[in-house]
Amino acid sequence: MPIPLDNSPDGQAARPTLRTLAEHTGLHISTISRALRQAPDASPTAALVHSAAEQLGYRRDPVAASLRTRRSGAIGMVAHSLTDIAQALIYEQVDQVAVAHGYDVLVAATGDDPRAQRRRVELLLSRRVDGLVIADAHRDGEYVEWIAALGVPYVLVMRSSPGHPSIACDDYAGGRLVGEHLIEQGHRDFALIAGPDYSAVSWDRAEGYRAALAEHGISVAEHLVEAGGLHTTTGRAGMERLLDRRRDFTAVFCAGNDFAAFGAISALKAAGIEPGTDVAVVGFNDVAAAEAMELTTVASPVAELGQLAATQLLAAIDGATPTPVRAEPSLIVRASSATPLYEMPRVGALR
Amino acid sequence: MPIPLDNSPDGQAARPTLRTLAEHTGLHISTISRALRQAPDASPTAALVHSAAEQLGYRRDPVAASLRTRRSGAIGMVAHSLTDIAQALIYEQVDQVAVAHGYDVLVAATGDDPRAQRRRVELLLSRRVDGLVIADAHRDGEYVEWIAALGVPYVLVMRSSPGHPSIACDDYAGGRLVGEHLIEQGHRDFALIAGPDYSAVSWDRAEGYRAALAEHGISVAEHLVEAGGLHTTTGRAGMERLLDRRRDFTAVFCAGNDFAAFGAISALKAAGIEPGTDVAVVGFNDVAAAEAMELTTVASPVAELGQLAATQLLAAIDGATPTPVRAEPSLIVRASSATPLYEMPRVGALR
DNA sequence: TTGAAAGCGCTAACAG
DNA sequence: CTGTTAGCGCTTTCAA
Repeated sequence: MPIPLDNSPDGQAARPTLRTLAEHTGLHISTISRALRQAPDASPTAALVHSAAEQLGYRRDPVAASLRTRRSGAIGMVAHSLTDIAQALIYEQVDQVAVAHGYDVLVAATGDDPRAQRRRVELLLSRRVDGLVIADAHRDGEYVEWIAALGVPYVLVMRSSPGHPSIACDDYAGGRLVGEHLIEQGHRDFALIAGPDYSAVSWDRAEGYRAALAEHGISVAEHLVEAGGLHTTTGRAGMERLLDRRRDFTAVFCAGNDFAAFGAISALKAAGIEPGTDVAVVGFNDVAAAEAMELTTVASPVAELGQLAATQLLAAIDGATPTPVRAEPSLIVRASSATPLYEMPRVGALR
Repeated sequence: MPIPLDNSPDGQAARPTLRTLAEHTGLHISTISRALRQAPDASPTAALVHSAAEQLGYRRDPVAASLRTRRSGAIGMVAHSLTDIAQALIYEQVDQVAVAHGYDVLVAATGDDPRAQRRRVELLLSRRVDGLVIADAHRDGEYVEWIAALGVPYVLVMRSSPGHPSIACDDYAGGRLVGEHLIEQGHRDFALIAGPDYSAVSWDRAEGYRAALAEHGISVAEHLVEAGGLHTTTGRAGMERLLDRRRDFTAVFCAGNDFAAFGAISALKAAGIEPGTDVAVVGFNDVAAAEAMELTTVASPVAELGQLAATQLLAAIDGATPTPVRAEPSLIVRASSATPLYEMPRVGALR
């Protein structure tokens, strides 16, 4: 039994406002506003107002409310790219938690470009977000310091920066796992396809990797380190550059992420080198496609990180102090790092 | 030489408003408002106001403006999941075009759940978006009809629905390409791992596939059709169900997307069947990882679709009528569909 | 409890 | 071209 709505001149059903409710109930607009923020069963008036609201299909206008309250009921997330499935996953988790708490999430992607980062954050701010989830922090503190100076609650996720609250994986430990595993598999000649060097995460992973090797008196030769970014294309290019030189390695760690590893694998295959047989390849993140790819990789609890980040940010908005989280990674061994017949001619011997 | 800002009691620098500018220039607030919407060199006043704005670091408050104008300077996009890299790509392209035109983009993901679809669209609407890019349309018209009835400019992308403006790939043609290719490769026994049946797209691909086979008097046996969704996990499950029965097929088309194909490949490998040697597998979309995976697939110009969708929506907001686009797909042949030695024992013969 | 009134920051008539 | 005025829909003092 819906009560007919007022119609504006052009025939569009006008969205009911507080005023509409006031007219229908005979109460004052401010009374309505108050009643609506109470539980429906808080008082007879509240009950009346809520049922009227329901019948008329009233939905509060968050932008009008936020103009007045200076809060928006929204949180902002800035990612480097949603095309990175790990970041997309984080977003979806953040969104889920936020919605469960009555918040909306606005996302923006920056492509890790410092200018875009600032523009996008300002955009979110101008839309009045109550807090920020930052998934594209850089190693040099500038960006994050700027965020902190804004005076808006924030939390970093996936990437960390010293002195700032962050929910991330213990990447150093992850790198160590990779190094130890490859050593155990019998490898002795290691290459590294590094992530972007603005990313503390990739840096830490590489450090862990190097540390594990160092314990066995092994180091990664300088000419066996190449940048590989975070994408298939950049990973592929990195491996191609590696292959252009002497091919004296039997194992490579793609510290950026699994996509970079996919790219590396693709370059290896193109060069007639069989990943997992001729050269071990290890990635990072354990995205869904890694299984089909038979890629050995380090699993970090990405989804949980996203949930935690949202939870902590919401708490921070309510005045709590975020507590940093360092999650434990685990190694997922698949065919791409199968034990090599070490005595076989090394790839490098070909040249 | 920044003029010192007013400081609010707590020491936070107060954001300058039109009033601040009015005080500094001695002009009236409405004059400021107007001048700001003109080019800086439109008049002496405009120049004055713009430079004052710059010095004070003024940024217009879009939420206040939108309260007044009933436009938000934002467009909304609803995706089924940003975890689907194709949808994420579309989002990034839409965002890029929108930003270039002075618009922001708000995204929301619905998981293809009808209730979530409505909730999320209402959310975007309550944030006052000026138009909608819908990337999660369903085959049954309900959702899209509802959108259309809203009276807000909209355009569908990636998925289409008869009678509504959509920017999509010619999926039927894509399915045909797959069928023709596999026939040429010498296959005669075909399976189908279908996409979700709420997706017109997957449906069309399957139809095209079947049509191509039919021209050679071949049809896909009923027991060789399984649902495979849009994710690695669901694709894998689909293939597992297929393998549980008689294995009398040498080629399978995963109509959902490449991820479903990755899942199928993973299931094949787990069963000791070599994709590309024992069974041809073909996907759809040509995501970046497909190359490393050596997956034969159909490339659709996803990025272009995203750009077009944004362009058309922006035009529609300005009163234009969107013109549907049907982009031509192309087949990317890789190792996963290598010519089989057809006379070899068929997989099905094992049982 | 409820009502009256002011105002968030901006834009859009309408006058001057 | 500029200033006056009103008001978008909501919340929040302050009185009654």
